[in-house]
Amino acid sequence: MQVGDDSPTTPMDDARPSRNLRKSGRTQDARSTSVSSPAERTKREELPSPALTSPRITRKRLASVVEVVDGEDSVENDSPIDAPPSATSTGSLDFAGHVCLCQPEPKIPRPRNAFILYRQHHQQAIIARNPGLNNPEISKIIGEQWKAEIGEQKKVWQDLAQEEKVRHHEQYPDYRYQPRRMGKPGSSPLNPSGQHTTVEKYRCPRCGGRSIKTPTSPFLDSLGTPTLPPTLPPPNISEGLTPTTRYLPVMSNLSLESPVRRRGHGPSNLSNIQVTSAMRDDTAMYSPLTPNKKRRFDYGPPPSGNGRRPDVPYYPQYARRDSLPPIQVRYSPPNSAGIPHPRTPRESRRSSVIELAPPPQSASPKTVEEILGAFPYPNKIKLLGRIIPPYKEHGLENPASLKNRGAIIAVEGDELAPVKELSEWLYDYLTKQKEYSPRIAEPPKAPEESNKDVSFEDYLDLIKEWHGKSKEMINYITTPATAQSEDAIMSDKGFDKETGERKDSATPPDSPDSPDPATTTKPVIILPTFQLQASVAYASRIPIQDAYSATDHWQWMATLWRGTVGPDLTIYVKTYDAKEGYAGAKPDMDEAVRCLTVFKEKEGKFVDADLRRVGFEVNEWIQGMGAAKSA
DNA sequence: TAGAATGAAAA
DNA sequence: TTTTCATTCTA
Repeated sequence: MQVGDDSPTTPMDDARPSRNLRKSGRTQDARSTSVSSPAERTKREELPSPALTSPRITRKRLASVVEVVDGEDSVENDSPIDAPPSATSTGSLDFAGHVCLCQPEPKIPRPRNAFILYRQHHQQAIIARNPGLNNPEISKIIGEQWKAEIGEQKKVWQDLAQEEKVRHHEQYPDYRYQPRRMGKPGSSPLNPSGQHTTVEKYRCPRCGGRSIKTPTSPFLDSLGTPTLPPTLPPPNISEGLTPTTRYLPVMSNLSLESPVRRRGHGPSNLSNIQVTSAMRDDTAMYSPLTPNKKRRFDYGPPPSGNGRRPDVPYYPQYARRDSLPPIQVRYSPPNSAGIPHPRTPRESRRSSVIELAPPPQSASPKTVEEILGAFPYPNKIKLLGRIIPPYKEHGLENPASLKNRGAIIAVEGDELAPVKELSEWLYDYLTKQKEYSPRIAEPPKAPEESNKDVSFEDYLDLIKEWHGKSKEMINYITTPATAQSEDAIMSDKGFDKETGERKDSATPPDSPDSPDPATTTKPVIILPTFQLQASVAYASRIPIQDAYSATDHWQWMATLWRGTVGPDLTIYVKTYDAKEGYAGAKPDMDEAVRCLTVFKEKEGKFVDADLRRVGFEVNEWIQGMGAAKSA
């Protein structure tokens, strides 16, 4: 395949769709579809490639469509000659001038096995510790590490792999692993099912042989019908949308044959179909067509991702431990020192980076609260994450503190009770780990229920208060745990965790294997609700007096937290009604957004396995932070 | 495009 | 049992 050229830095490559295969028609979260897309786009955004972000994306997108088309299938190209390879993996000169409207199916990758997941997960940490190491070396190290891993840990990964397998199977019931045997001609991995080849050469099984002659628009779906209303594409495609966001509508119900991942250019075909941002969905992503594999995201659980079960692509999306994408939220220009500078209502219409507007089909809520409630929480969290990033230590002035750098974990959610419950569970869990000194902190005060009109001053007071607390929190998480004392901000009251153990100040516990206890426990602050809850609560209660939309109103309010420290990780408790279709949804870690979603049925309890998973994820997360830091 | 690890699945 | 491929990305 294209050598060097397609190296990771290639813009084209970066831009490659990372959409999941069968996205079309699937709505993992009815409401989040349009919005969510930006949410995970992060992944790509985070790519350091300036090429990606700089130029007008609108143009870029279009251009890339053309490029792609040109390069491989030329659905749009007039030159029939280069049309073929994609449509059928076999030749297709006969097709001169005709192009099957169906998107060739992308190759369906095998589910990842436990080790691959494990490797993926640890890769960044290893690189952090050993900069410059090449992948084979990394593989060796991780292989060793894997072998050294205790059974219990391995089990976790095996379970994860098993989950992935199941999900894979659910999503691609017809999938069958068909490795290419070297000797056998015709057994192209690109065409596992064998269909779409010779016999079917002229007749695509999907569209019944429909083909057209050099179509003029790329916006066609598998049936040749326009996928986009003429109105959509250009403008909206907004900036945060790398061509990556293209995805292939086709995938839904086809047999998975002939992926056609030809050598040559990576992009290949599937890209000629464009999708409106509203159609995009963020949960899915990964691009099978990528020539050189781009990350598919770490171990990924969420069978149900953020959405309902069946709709979710089986791949979770997130880039492990990568650095976060640059902020692109466009308000608060550099020069606006004081009050943040929200987007104007009008601007928000086309905003792109993080789309907050609720999808059109949502049942037109009325109150600000309802509107905000209708926003997909990942988007809110993502936005908050950009406004209020986690603490980032700069200097190496104090390596010790770096090493001991703890974490701030926000537990957010629709309902307070489960949020508290999970917070306390986490507290217990971390306590038991012996490596942490967790504390449950008092969250930002919610506006008084009784107080009809919450004033803006109230909110500003709160913000001010938290600017102070913010410093204390930073101080807390950067101070070796054993040196901590009962700390001012950490008034655990309210969430009395005192079910017995007063872990902390008496911490210098029996540390069996640690010569220096002070360096072995990491301070962790758990906030049962934090900025998300506070910003939404206040935005809902402070009346909008001007032209701001509810979302802009919230964004503006959220921006006021700027300058305070944000959580390193947000755990979002998604409570659902039994009939909502989330049943069985597993915790979903979205690394790009730094959010772990935990599902809980409204009337039910947290599932033990889910809790374990939360513990595992948090543990991994904190460790990963450390690893990345100490690099 | 090999390579480096482990493991699942197919031949 | 052997082979392929799942991931990652540099040389």
